[in-house]
This record gives sequence, C-alpha cells and structure tokens, in this order.
Amino acid sequence: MARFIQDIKRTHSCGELATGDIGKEVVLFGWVNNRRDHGGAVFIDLRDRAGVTQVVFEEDVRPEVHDLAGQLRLEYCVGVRGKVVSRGGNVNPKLRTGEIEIHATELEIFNRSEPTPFQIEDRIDTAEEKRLQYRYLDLRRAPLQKTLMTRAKVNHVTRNYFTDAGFLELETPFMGKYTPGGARNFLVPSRLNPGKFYALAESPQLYKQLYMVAGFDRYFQIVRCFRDEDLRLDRQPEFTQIDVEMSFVEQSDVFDVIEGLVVRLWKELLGVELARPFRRMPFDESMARYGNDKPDLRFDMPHVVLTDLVKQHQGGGVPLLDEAVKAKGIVKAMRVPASAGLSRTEIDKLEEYVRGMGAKGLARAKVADGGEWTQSPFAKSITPELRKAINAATEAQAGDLLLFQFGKESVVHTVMANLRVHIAKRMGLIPEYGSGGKWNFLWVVDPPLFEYDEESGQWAAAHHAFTRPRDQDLPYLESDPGRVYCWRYDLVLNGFEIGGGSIRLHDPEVQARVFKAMGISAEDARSKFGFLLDALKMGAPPHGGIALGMDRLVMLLTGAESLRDVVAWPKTQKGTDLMTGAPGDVDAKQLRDLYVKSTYEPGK
RNA sequence: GGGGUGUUAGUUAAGUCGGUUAUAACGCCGGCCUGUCACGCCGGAGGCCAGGGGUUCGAGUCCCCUACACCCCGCCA
Repeated sequence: MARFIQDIKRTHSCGELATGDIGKEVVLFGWVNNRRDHGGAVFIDLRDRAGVTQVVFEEDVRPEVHDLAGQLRLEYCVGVRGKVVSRGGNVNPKLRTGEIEIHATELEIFNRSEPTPFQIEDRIDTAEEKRLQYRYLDLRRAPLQKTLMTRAKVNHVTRNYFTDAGFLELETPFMGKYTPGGARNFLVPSRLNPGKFYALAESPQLYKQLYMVAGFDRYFQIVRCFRDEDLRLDRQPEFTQIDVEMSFVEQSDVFDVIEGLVVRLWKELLGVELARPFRRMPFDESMARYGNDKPDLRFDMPHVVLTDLVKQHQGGGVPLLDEAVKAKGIVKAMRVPASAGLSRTEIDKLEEYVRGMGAKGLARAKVADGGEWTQSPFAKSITPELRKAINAATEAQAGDLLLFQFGKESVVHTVMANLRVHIAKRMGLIPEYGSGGKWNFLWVVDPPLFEYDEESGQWAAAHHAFTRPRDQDLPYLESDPGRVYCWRYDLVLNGFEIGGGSIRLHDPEVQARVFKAMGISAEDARSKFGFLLDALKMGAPPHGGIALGMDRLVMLLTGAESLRDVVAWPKTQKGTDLMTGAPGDVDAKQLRDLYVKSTYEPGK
C-alpha cells in the first residue's frame, strides 16, 4: 500500500493551484487551518507557508477517508491526495486558490494537535507574552511567515548586490578581546585561561578595518552583533547588521554604494522606485530643528531655538527663561497649528507625558488674534517685544499653540523631539504603512567628533575614536575640541536610524592627537588598541564604511511595529526568552570549570 | 537606576458607586447537517479574577508590596 512521504511525494504547495491545474491529481502536505464539517461532506482549509487550499472529503466517494476527515481538528498535520476540481459557482474570492478545490481520495494524519494556546489566524490579537512563549505557533501565522520571507529576501538581494559590485563576504570573530568604550559587552569566561574573558563582538568594527589594512578593499558581511544594553521597541541584545567597509573612498563613495543597495531592496521587495540621491542634513541642523539625529521628515513641525532671542531681550520679563539661559541652558519652542485642535485636557496630558522624560513642565501659549498669548504662564510678565519676536520666529498665527521647553540642552532636545512625534501621531500626520507610504531617507552628516561628558569632565568620542576629523578642524583638536567636526554619517528613514558609519582615521599622527584630546594616554591607547594602532602604521589605506541595521530595515519594509516582529526568536525587554527560559541557571561544577563565582544574592 | 500602562475561562475582552451564582465571543467536548469558506443548529465542560498583605459586615472592584509583560527616560562609541 502506498504511503505518504515514502511513496506519495508532495506535488504542490497550498498556495499555487489555479484553474489551469483542474483535472490534475495532486498531493498536498500541511496543517488544518480551518474545518467545516457538514456531515456528508467535510471541508478543510489546508495551510502551508505558501497559502491555503480548500480540500473536500465526501461521504459517497470514500467513506473511510471521509470518516478519518471527521476526526480532523485545527492544526493537525496531514497529507492529502486528490483531484483538482473547479469550484464552479462557489468561488471564494478571498483565497488566491479560491477558484479550485481538492476532492480528496486519500488522507493521512501525520500528527494530531492538542488545542493550541491561541488560534492560528492572520489577525494577531494575542498578548505578546503568550505569543513569545509559543513562538513556533506564532510563527505559523501568515503575517510572521511573510515577514521572515521578506527577511530571507533582504539577505538574498544584499548578497547579490555586494557580490556583483566586487565585494567579498568575509567573516569576523564573535569572540574577541574586550575594548572599552561603547556598548556594554556580553562576556564569555575562558576555561583554558582562568580568570580571563572573551567579549562578544558588539560590531565587527576593528576587524573590518584590519581587512582593509590586509588589502581586502571591499568587504561586506551580514553579521550578528551583541550588546548588553537595555532593550527597546527597536533594540534587541543580538541583532543583525549589514556591515560594509571600503578602501580608497570618501564619504560620497560610501553613500553611492549604500543608496544603490537601498534602492535595489525597495524595488525588489516593494516595487517602489526611490529617488536618488537621498537628502542630506548637517547634524547641528537636525538637532536644532528636530531635537535628535534621526528626524522623521514625513512631516515638518520643526523646533525653533529661542536661546539667543531670550538673551537679546535679557529674559524678556520671564524669570524662568532668564534663569535657563544664564545657566547655559537652551530655550526651544514648537508651533502646533490650530488645526491640531488640541483641547486643554489633551495639553495637560502632554505635560504628564513630558514629565516622564525628565521635563519640569510644559509651558504653553495660545496665540490670540492680535498676537497676544493666553492660557500661558508667561502671558502676564513677558515683554511685548519678546513675545512678538517669538511669534515671528515661530511663524505663529492666531489660534496656534506654542509649546516651550527650556533648561538643560540634552533634556530639552529629547523632550521636544519626542513631543514633536507624539503630536504628529495624534494629528494623523504620519501615514499608515501601505497607504501609499512615504519613504523619507536622510543622511545626517557632519557631526562633532567629540561630545563633552559632564560626569568625567572629559571630551569623549561621540561615536568611536577612529573617525576621521575634517582637515580644516584639525587645528582645534587641542584648543577647542568641541568645534572639531568629522566624517561620520547616519542613514535615517522615517525617524529610525537604519545605519551609521564613518570615514576612518588612517593617519597615526592625527590618531595620537585624538586620543590625547580624549584624555587617553599613549600607554593606555597601546594596551587597548595596540594592534590597530600598529596596523595603521603599516601602510593602512584610506578607508571608510557603514553598518546598516538589517532588522530595522525589515521592520520598516514590512510595516512591523516592533523589532520583535521581524526577529524569529526575540528576547523580552528584560532580555529573557519566554520560550526556552534563557538565561538560566547552571550547576556549580560548570561554574568551577570556568573559574566563575556568582556574587548574586536574591532579594538584594 | 527612574517614570508610566497592564495582568479576569485555553484565547480575546466585559464586569457600573464595593453587594447575592463573575458574563460574552472564539476555541474545546457530545450530537445533527452534502456546498461551506468567520458555515449553521442543539447541548455541555471550563475561573485560586497574576501572587502576597491590608481596609471593610462584605473586595475582581479600594490601598500597599512583589512578580511578569509592554512603552519611555537614562544607557545604546
């Protein structure tokens, strides 16, 4: 007797049969997506990753097969043999295969299924906690199947693109030496070297630069990276980067290559033709107008920096603003057009929202017909001159609402940046995915090389210590590090940073000066980065590169709301895996073998 | 480290001012049905209301603590 799998092989997927196949005998394998038992006839929607096909078991054709079909329940895994038949007048327009059905002559139940903890439907309304606990069931759903297929295709297109362009796909170690600065590393104890630890690579940065020194002048890798930092909607502790490095290039060469990739991805995955070149914006402008270096430019509603205006007017009669600028803080405002129609209650809610981000409050002013302010803590004391100047600077019209933040620069930027997006969402300025969508790509360029770290009182690398400063700024490296700008760039899409890179420092002399400006001694630099510093001294070519966040690309390509929806097996916000229970305990012997002892005391 | 939201059948939710036996839909179990496709009809089972403590004559409901999940700040060169 012929058996499924051994003798009866699958002939088609559940997503491909159409009227052209009518009359064929076919074999489908899959899962019971739905059943409708009418007594004399049993209808089964059979599902695999390609789609769904209706199978009919009729009592008067094969009574024993019909009886077995009566036992079928949701998610049973089965094989079916039968004939493709036209549905005649019973077409189901919602199914791709809805013009045909299979009249089954044979059925095998490969495996029954207990009732699943949640139903496998396209619509996802199950708590994420439950979905993650049974991720293998969650992944049976069509939307996640589609997402992972998109992910596979992104990998495929990327490999083809770079390989065609003469790049070599080369690997780098995951287990390396800990280097300070940057993200916190996951550590791996070394059994063979008691008391020593490997660090899991937070990026292949140093190795890819060394590939350049070695002469592999065009490198790429689709690579996992590990960072032991707190998680977010768009941050997982292990994530995938499309990592690229090139020799003998300047910034625009990197942009050309990456724009080419992105254009190809959007065309092949979405059929969308993107315009090139992508827009560019200096870092300082991005901070001033949008409060961060990853502005969502699908809508405008910019911030206006009022610090200088307030200074010119000696505080303009408003003690709070005066104090803020005297304490070296900044003052920013944002004009919310009257059309937003924010009620007083809604504005009060906004105040709660910004307090959660460290704001002390949310000063506001409603602009009246003559330009006067109402509903504002400033209304009584502000001088008409400053008020008029602010109205002019923000282009405020009657009915508009002005929102203010003042004080510590970093807080003001963060609060205003989030507020801008928050209000835009409420106003419906951000189009839904798939609604003709906007793809606002942006290169944020020319950031400062250093940022001042108030805790240590030191200038620290804003990104990493191997970024090349602008030649014209080199004279200020010692005298005024804050005005040294560099060849670093971020690629931003719709408010998400999807990539970042730089032209690297290949000149050992400048490198030494950068370390010095950062307060890192030559000995220190040697012990931490000696191998790279040596390499730079041995004919290192001018080089630069970039890394794209592959997970974020897929998230944006698919319209997913969270990185967890584009990662097959994601971690929770506390870094746990609800399915396997990782991270878990290990026994004492394992720890002894590794010369590791836990100091953790529960409850402390 | 900090701020916020949430946790009620297997799942998703409702549950009023603190009041009697905690509802519904889907799923599950039993029965009927040959054209359904969110099939339909009849019947049934299923709950430590996250856990602990408190207030009260009485708590799913009010208060406190804990756990877990999510969102944000810090952090993420």
